[in-house]
Amino acid sequence: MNDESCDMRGMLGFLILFLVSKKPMHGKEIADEIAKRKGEKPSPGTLYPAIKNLREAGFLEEKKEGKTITYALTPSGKKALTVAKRKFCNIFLGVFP
Amino acid sequence: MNDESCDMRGMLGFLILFLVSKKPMHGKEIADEIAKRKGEKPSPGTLYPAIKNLREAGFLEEKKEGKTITYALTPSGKKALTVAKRKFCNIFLGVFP
DNA sequence: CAGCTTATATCGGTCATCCGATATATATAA
DNA sequence: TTATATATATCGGATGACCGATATAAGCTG
Repeated sequence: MNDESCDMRGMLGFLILFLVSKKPMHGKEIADEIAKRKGEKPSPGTLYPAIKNLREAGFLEEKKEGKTITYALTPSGKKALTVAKRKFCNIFLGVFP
Repeated sequence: MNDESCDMRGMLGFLILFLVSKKPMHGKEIADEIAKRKGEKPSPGTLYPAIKNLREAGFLEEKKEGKTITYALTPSGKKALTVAKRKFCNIFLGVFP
């Protein structure tokens, strides 16, 4: 637990799913978007395994374009996100003003 | 990472701070409220150490009434919650409809 | 008082998240 | 071509959140 009692550990997969649902992105873009929201960029050793998990779970599909790989939600990923969002909103009901 | 890609690990301290900010509560009440939101009750071995951390961080004060201990936010706890809430809303902007 | 329930607390161990360092591969520059 | 930068990926290790079992302590009931 850090000073703000909110290290958000365990939320990275959810956050990636959500960000990619807004717009297909490649890894670097995801990292930058997280940095913008969170204040610090996840290390490659954090981000890419998380992406890999989501891909192996069947939630993300990738399109390789040269050096970069653009990730998008699969139908199964959309469904998983819907479930996770509902749970998330339930748990944190009232937190957001 | 679980099936829904959202196990919320690391959010317990934040959630406790938030719940207690709505209304001073004792441990059992906190556990029940979390169970209602989350679907499963945190085990005593999870909840009470988390409360202890918050108390030792100076965020919670306790009032003992017989067997039960009612927890409330300290001024420092209120400030910590404000900071954490701002961060939380920033990170998850757009998730809640 | 004795026995049972409830609330709080601790301990040991497990597991997953995360980071830093490093590796690979593709693109760009000189 | 050689060198450099960028994007993706993996590995080892550390941290700490979490659970189950167990312990303490206070109330209730007989």
